[in-house]
Amino acid sequence: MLPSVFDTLKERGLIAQMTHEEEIKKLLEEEKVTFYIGFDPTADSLHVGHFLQLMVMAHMQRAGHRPIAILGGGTAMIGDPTGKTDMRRMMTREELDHNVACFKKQMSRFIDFSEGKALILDNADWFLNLNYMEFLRDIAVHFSVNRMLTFECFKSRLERGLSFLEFNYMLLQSYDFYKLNQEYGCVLELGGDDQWSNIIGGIELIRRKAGKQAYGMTFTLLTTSEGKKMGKTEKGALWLDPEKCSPYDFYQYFRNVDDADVIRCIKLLTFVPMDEIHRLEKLEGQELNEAKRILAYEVTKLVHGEEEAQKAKKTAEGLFSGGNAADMPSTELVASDLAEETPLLELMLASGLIPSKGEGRRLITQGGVSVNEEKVADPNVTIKKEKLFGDGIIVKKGKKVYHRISAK
RNA sequence: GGAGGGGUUCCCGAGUGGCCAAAGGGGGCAGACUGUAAAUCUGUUGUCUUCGACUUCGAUGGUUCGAAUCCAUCUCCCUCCA
Repeated sequence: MLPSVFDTLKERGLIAQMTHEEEIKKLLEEEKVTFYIGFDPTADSLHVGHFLQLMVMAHMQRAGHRPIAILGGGTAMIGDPTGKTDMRRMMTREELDHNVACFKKQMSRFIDFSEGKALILDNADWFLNLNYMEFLRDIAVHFSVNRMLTFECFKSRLERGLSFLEFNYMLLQSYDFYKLNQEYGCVLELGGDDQWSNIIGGIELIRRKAGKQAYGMTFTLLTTSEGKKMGKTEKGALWLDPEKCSPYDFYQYFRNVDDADVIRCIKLLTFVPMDEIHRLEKLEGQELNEAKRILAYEVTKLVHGEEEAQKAKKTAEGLFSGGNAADMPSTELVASDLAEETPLLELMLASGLIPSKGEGRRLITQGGVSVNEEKVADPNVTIKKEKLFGDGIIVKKGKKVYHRISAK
């Protein structure tokens, strides 16, 4: 008998709502189900939010179900108005194609797309050549504007303004589901909890047009205990692309989550078995750091691979226990470009530790900068060129940001 | 197309001729306290060669000794009418 993925998802707190609890449970336990999740390629890398969705997909695939990942190359041309207060910037076809390619590459890391196991499709394939008249007659007839206006996702926008363009998003997503239902026998749509109304739209469309029953299930959004979206960093989102967010930074992000969020994150973002989680759940106070280490390591391992996770872990341990580690964020400057003595501020600026010298000055004045574990008091200190050769110097900003600066 | 309202620093939002690099809040960053947590308190938050200088208040031009503030044109957004 297959392990019940339904129970797994539930136990881990991934599920938020579903359309037919009993039927879905039964379906998942008895049949090989084809299901889908949509991703709008609005950036050139996936972020943790997507990762959560991929986890659900992975859980499902492990249990023998067949995932379809829909890349919204077509729908993203419209932009989902859900949860947005303003209209999204319109993206060009080229941007979207590029993003779709990036998404595909990253996803194949988590989901096995070998034949028959999973599919990855771009809805641009059917949307770009859609005939407006036909669409209106075949699909749009089934939607009631009166009903749509009552949906929560549009309510907030009614006050601020909602364009007809965006109003159509729901129809398009519904059409996706219908299309997949017809052509691939897809009977279940999953998505973040904010997708609820869009999913319902698809289910109704399938019922009306094909007379078939389809199901929907949403899962928890990745939020902090305070309800704020997680995965925000000063650079925007917490990207999965190592170029946009280094494995070390990625590791540190999770190493530093709030106490209140650790267990939740482990459940949602790792495959750590429930027994282990129950043990970690009992930890209190300082002991919770163990849970954080596990969380950070496991998530990093899933996203960047075991080797990178090890490296990130070792670096972090080295830095926070001894103040030294071979592998930390670093910048190497070209020696010939440097004078005999270079102001520390210049070096910090070059390494990206500070965005401006004013910021650096303030940091130093407030006692927030150390060089080789020695606090810097004077904003105008200079560093001799020879100190930068070999291992260079370790600049510490605040309590947690380490950066090696060297010259060659 | 007509009538009105509006675009202020990361965000929200005050500011209607000099006291404005611009109140207040949020967020960010740092310090203290800690557990690489939270809460709290404190400082800080345009750039630079930090004495001081320079650039910012949708864009461009103008009035003025002096403009975020007044005028003109343009542009974008919102509301109401068609």
